[in-house]
Amino acid sequence: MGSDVEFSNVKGTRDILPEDALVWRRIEEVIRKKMREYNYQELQMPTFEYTELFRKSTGKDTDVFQKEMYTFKDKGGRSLALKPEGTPSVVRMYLQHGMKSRGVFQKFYYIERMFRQEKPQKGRLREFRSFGAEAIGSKSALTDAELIKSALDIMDELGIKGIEVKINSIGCQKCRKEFMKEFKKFLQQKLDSLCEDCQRRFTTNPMRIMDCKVDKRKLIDAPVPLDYLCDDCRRHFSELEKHLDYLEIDYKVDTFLARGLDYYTRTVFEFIHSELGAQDAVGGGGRYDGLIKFLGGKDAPASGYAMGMDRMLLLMPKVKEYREIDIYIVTLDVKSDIIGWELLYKLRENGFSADKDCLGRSPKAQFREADRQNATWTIIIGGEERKKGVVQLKRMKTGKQKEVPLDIEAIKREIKC
RNA sequence: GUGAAUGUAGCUCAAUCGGUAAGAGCGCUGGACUGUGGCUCCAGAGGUUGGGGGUUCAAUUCCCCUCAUUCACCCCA
Repeated sequence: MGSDVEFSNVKGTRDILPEDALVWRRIEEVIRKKMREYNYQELQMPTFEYTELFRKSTGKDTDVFQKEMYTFKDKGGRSLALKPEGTPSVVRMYLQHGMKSRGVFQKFYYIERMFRQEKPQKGRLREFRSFGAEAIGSKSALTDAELIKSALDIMDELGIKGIEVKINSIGCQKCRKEFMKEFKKFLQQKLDSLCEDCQRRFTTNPMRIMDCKVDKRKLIDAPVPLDYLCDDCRRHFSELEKHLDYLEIDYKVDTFLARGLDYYTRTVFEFIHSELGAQDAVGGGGRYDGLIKFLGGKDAPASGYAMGMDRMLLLMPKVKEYREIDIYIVTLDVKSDIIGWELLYKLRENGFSADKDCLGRSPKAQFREADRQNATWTIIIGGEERKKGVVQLKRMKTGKQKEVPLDIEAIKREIKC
């Protein structure tokens, strides 16, 4: 790096240069377009919340809350946290603004930046972008299926191929209790053979042991939540499968799929892609029927997901995004320069993207600039044109140029045909 | 937080066993073409070799520390 670089971006953050910004804009446009088709409404949330919100909803025993959050005290001594995920804020907004009165069933989406203090690696940043969709008020498996479908639609439209959908059900509070009893019993026998992390999790968050990669083989005959589902949960899960089949979505039931956040109930799902390396989940989500009541609202079922946009970017086919402007004005002397500036602003008022040299560069340099900017047209003004009250209008692709009166309407006419 | 690999120009990469002026391509600026871009040719600018310390007559090269990046663990988006 050059020695004139005194500062660099903070670890785990990403600078987005103009060429990258074009791709990001496209991703956002596709999300907005699809979410409109699915009738989800946009929500924009604050960058930080009271730490307590995440302690309660994300869960105090989760890694996200314990190890990864950026928390700080403000001058009033309040403990605040940069949001590590979107769902808690969505639910908070839903409750705080009495959004229930807008209807029993509502669908939202957001495109936001999230923050987690982890060691960066492929597909894992400290500031990352995610979009998410949340549907509040429906306990139907139809809603879960629609959510999954919407995410797949978006990725499809962005040209992302090879997404694998994994689903599972971890039951409701009631049947999960049953499962946990048996699961713990099973683990108790093998406790000594489990990895260090799992031994710790055994007391803090036993559910997480289910997708431990180290000891997968040891769990091969472990009880799974699916076998302990109550009748309602079982019916719900088979309905989900039915709806997914109907939508022709390819999925795999992964009986060990568990998610790292506390609020999930019943349906959980993940979108996996093998090219992502260790962070192979492009996104994931599930049902969180208990969360709204838990946060002080009236009992309401809900379901949602979050997608890692940075990971989506990694999976998108690399296409060059070209920038181009309509018109670049080239002037050949000082007097023409003044006419050029006047014309430039007229062109812009008329909706053209247009630019002009302001460094007093040579004609050759101005043309080179026009070329670099991918200008469709150049307008050339010099002494001769000035005398005749005309400009030269040159089509860069063909190199052909034509004399046109110095008049915005005349220029517009010429450009249109 | 733990581990491994890698740090040379804006970018991608060279530089023999440690050897004295650190190179190339792309990009950038200018010229050949004094009023016309792309292609070609020519020239120029741009580096405390990530930073600090050590070994040595001599360090881009070897050693230590540090920082950063990448990948993996972990965790998840």
